[in-house]
Amino acid sequence: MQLDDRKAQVLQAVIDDFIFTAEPVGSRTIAKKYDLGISSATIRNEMSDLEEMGYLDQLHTSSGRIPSDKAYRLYVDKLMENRTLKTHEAQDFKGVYETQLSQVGQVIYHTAKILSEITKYTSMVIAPQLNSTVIKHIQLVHVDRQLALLVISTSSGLLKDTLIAIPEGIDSDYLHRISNILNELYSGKTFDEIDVDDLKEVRSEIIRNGNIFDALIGALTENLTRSDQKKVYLEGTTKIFNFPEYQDLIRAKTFLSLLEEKDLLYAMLTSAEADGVTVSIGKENPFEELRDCSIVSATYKIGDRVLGSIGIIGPTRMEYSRTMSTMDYMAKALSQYLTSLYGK
Amino acid sequence: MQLDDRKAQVLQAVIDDFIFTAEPVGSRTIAKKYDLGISSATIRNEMSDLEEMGYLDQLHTSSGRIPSDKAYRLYVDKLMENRTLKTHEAQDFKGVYETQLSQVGQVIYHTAKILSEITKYTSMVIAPQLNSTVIKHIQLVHVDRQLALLVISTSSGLLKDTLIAIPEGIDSDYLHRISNILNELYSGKTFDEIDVDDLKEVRSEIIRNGNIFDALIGALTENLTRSDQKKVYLEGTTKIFNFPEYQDLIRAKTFLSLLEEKDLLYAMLTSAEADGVTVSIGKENPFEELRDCSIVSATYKIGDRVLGSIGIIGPTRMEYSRTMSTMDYMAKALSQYLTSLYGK
DNA sequence: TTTAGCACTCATCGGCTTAGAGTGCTAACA
DNA sequence: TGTTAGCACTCTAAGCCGATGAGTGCTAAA
Repeated sequence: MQLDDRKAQVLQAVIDDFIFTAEPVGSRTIAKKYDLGISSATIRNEMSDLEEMGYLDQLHTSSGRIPSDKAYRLYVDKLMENRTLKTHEAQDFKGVYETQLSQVGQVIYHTAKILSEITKYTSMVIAPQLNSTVIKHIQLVHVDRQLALLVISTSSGLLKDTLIAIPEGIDSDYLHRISNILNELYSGKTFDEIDVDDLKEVRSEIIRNGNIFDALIGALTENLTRSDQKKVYLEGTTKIFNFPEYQDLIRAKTFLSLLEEKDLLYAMLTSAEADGVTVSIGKENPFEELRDCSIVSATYKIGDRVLGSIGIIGPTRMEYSRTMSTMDYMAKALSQYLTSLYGK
Repeated sequence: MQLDDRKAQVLQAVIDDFIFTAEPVGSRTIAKKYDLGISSATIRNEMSDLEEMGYLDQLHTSSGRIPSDKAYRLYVDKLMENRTLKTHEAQDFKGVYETQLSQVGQVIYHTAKILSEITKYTSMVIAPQLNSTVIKHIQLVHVDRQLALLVISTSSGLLKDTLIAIPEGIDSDYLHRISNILNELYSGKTFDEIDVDDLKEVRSEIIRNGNIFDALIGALTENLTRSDQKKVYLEGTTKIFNFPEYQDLIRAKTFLSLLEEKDLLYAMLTSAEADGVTVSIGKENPFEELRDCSIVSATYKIGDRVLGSIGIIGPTRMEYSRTMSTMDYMAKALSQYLTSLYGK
C-alpha cells in the first residue's frame, strides 16, 4: 500500500491531535476538528489502512488510535512544519547568557536550567569533554609547604587542575623542572593520547626527593578518567509528572530511576556525534530502557571543535517541532557563549 | 493524665509496629505480637488514653491508630533502644573511604551515594562551607598569555581557585606584586570578612597595565558568593517510591518537587549547627513543605572546625534508631577522612 | 481494675450495570 | 469506483451495591 497525500494528511492530523490531547484519536474527532473535506467514514477507512501500514496502533477494538514510533519518525522527517522560533520566543532567549558566568560548571548548570524551563521537558547537559582536546601547557605550582597544584591548560582555553601532595622541602625550582619534563612528554598531545607509563620512563629524573612521583601519576590518571567529567547535569526531573502518560506510579518511577543511571544518559548523549539536532524516537533508541521516551539532543562547540552535548528527554508524544527549534537555538547560543569565554 | 509505664510500653509497641508495617495498628495486633501481659481490651483503653494525650491519631472511627509527631519525638528521646552499629554493619562501613578520592567534590558525592545506599533514604550532603574559614595565602599564577589562576588556600587545607582573564603582556613579576597586595589585605581573614571594597582603595597600585582590576574584583566576589558552594548533593531520590505512604502520585510528586528546591534543603541542613546527630520530625520542621517528612542530619568537620552537614530525608515513619546510629558513624568517618586529606 | 462479649462503624473489594466512544461492515449514492 | 450514512457490535470507564472484615467503644461480669 502507498502512503498517498490524503493518508499523509490524515496521519498528520492524528499525530497533531494526539500530541495535543494525549488521548487516542477517533475518526469523528479528525472529521470535526480538521477540515480535510472527507467524512468520518472515509477517515475510518484511511486510518484502518494506516494501521495496517504500521503508522497507527490501537489499544483495543473500540478505542481511537495512537501514532507509532514509525509515524513520529515520518512526522519529524517529512510531515511537521519546520518551525523557526517565533519573534517573542527569540526575544526570550536573547538574555539567556547575559548574566556573568565565568566558571564552566556554572554555564552548564545554567544551560540545563534554562533548557528545561523553556522546553518543559527534563534537560540533560554534559560539560565539555576534554578527551580529544590538545594539551597546551602543564604547570606545577607551589601552593603550600606540602601542596602543589597541577594545572593543565588546553587549546580550547579550558583548564583542568588538581591538588597534589608533595613532600616537604621541595622548592619551586624543582617543581619547575618537573613541569618542563611533563611538558616535553605531553604538551601537544590530546588527553586521550596521554600514556601515564611514559612518566615511568623518566622516573629517575623525578625521584630525587621522596614520593612526588606517585602523587603525579595519581593526579594525571585521575585527570584522564575523572568521573566528574562524565557527569550529566539534569534539571526539571519532575516535569514528567505533568504528562498524562506518566500519571501512573510505575511508569513515573521507571522513568525517574532511569534518570539516575547517569552512565546510560551519558552514553546516550555522546552517541549522537553528528552536528546539528538529533532525534531518537522510542524503539529507535539504542537502550532498551528508553524505548518509550524520545530524546532530542544537539552538540555544542568551542571554536569549531565539538566538545559536548545538550538534550532533553520526554515522552514519545513530544512537541517535536517546538523542541527541535529550541534545541537548535540553545546549542548555538551555548557554543557562541563558550567560544566568547574560552575560544581563542 | 500521666504517661505511666504501661502506657509507654503500649506506645512503643504501636510505634515499632507502625514503623515496620506502615499500617494503622489495632489493639488486637499489639496483644498478639507483643507480650505485654494484658488483653486487647485493656490495650484498647490505653490506646484511647494515648490518643487523648496526643500521642496517637486515628484516621477514622474503625481504623487502627498511628503515632503522631509528638509520639515520634518521645520515641526518639526516650523510648527507643539506642542502637549501636551491629558488628557486621560496622564491617560494611570499614571500607567506605578506602578508595582513593582526592577531590573534595568526589568525596562529597561518594558520601551521598553511600549514605543513601545504607540508610535506604534520600541523602543530602553539602560540600565544606568556607565562609568562616581563614584564608592562609592568595596567589596569582600565570597560566597563559591572557589567563591567570587566582588560588586561595585556607587554613583547613581546602583550596579555591578561579580562572581570570588578564591583559596581554603582564609578566609574572607583576602578578607576584599583586599577589602580595592581596595577601596583605586578606590573608588571616575569613571569607566572610573579606570586603571587596578594600581592593578599591589600593586600586592605583594595581592599575598599571589595563583592566586586571575588574577581573580580580569579579573573581573575588564570585569566590565569596559562589552558588556552587550552596550546592546540595542528592542521592537516592527515587527511594521514596519504596515506601507505602508514597504510593500516591500526588504525594510522590510533592516530595520530589521539594527535593528540587535546593535553597530550602540547604537552609535545612545548615540550620542545625549543633554538634552530633539532629532529628527534625514532621511539624517540628521549620519549613511548611517538610511537615510530613523527617530529617536526620549531622555535621562534619575538618580538624575541629565544623564545615558542613550530611543528612537524609524520609517519611516520619522512619527507622530512627538505625538511621541515627548510621548517621553518627558516617559523619565521624567523613570528618576523619577529610581531616586526613586536608587537615594539618 | 481487667477482660469477654457484642453491637456498631467504616473502608475496601468484587460484581454488576450503564453510558459512551469508537469501530467495522453493509448498502446506498454520486 | 470511491464516498458516505447508518447500524450493530465491542470494549472501557464510571458508578452503584452489598458483603467482608478489621477495629472500636461500651457494658457487664469476673
